Amino acid sequence: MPKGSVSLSVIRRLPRYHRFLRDLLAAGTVRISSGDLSAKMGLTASQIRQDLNCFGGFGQQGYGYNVKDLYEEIGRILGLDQTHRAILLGAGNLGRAIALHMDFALRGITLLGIFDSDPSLVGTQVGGMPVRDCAGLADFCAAHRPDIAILCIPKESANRTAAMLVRHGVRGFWNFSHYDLALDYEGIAVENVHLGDSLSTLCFRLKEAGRESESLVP
Amino acid sequence: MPKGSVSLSVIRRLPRYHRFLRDLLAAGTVRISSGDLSAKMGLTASQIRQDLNCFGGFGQQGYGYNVKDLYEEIGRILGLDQTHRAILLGAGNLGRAIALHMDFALRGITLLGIFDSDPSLVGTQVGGMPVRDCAGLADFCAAHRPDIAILCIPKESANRTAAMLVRHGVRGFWNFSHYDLALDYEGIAVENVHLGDSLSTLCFRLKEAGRESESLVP
DNA sequence: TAGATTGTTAATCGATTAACAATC
DNA sequence: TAGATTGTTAATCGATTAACAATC
Repeated sequence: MPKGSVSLSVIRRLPRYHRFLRDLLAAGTVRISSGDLSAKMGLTASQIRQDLNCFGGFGQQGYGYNVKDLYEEIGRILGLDQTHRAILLGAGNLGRAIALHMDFALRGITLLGIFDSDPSLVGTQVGGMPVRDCAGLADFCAAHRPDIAILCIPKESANRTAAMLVRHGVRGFWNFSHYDLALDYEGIAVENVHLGDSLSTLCFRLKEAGRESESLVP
Repeated sequence: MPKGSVSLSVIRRLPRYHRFLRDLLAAGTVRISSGDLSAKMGLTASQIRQDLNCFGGFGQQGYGYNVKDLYEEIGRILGLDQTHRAILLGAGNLGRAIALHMDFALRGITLLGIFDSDPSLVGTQVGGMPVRDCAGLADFCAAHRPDIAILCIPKESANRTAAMLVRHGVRGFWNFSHYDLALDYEGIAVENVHLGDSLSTLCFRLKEAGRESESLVP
């Protein structure tokens, strides 16, 4: 279905389309035009049509797009219909927040296990799942073959742990450690999440917003 | 110092520069060239020089950049030297993770208070700070005048709560609710964090990475 | 059918890269 | 000084927007 290779800019917009379409679907909306959707999302109708047409013609002239069909189509493009097996490393507050509140099922992901090296956390329950000792991680991987690892661990151990997991067949990393996980593995997908960078960006925009309103009201 | 208006693409790279420079500084590195930094960060030397020169010439021909100076300079550009007063709404696992592990001091941010509407959380301690009842939020804002609000609350209440906070002078929102906080306030900075979108992107890239390695090993 | 809206091409705009003279 | 590396301009590349014919 994909016509050649699609730019990262387009890909990064797909989850947002998917989310808005899910809300529309939940609200009972049957059809939507690129114009109406663009107004809701704060972008241009042209961009939406251009983005969607990277993958095929999902709309109908004079009608627009069927919300349910488009939602499912984008889900397939994102690979949310594929099943994945994930492990979570780090059962601190962030790890627990993710284990409890992330909608894994929506993305075909099953959380197989949660690991921590802190003895005071090992054995506790998170969402009905026991926190296991990191010492058993290699054996667990050999037995259950997870393909996604969620890293909520300190930056010091991130690189080493990731390398070990790659050897055990993990091919996708969702990385929350304060470290840009190396791009030097072939065929491995890494999504680095840097909450600190996001907060710094907010500080910048706050400064800019202040500057603007000053010049407006001098 | 900024020469005209700087594009969002550049801004979004600044926190990452800042982070890498902080690591270099911690490692005792005194100077670095755009070439060396670009190799570390996985981008081009041209881009680094171009980005930095949006704000001024911080380097020296034949020498490179002084790590400490550049680090501090970028911190100032990002407005991390300015002081801010923040409140955190939602004391669930995510809220607690942020309260405990986010380096607010690095960005001049003081966390003034934590709020939740769940009676079982109100009165508990998070990092030595009591969780307060949301009922007292308006009064607290009037008394302490926070300028940043961190939203770790359900999507249903995000919009309403944000509107109330804007009336109380909050000008920056770090929003973790599964909702794109409306862009319709003038002079208000919003940073929407969608962890779900990030995970969906990982699923997509995992699919693509699989496709590649299949074609490599047919 | 007439009106609406897509799919798609062409035009514009912006961002990245390359190149090199300036200069430390 | 000679070598290195910046600051900056010009060239390239890619992404967004505009326009409109196709068509439901």
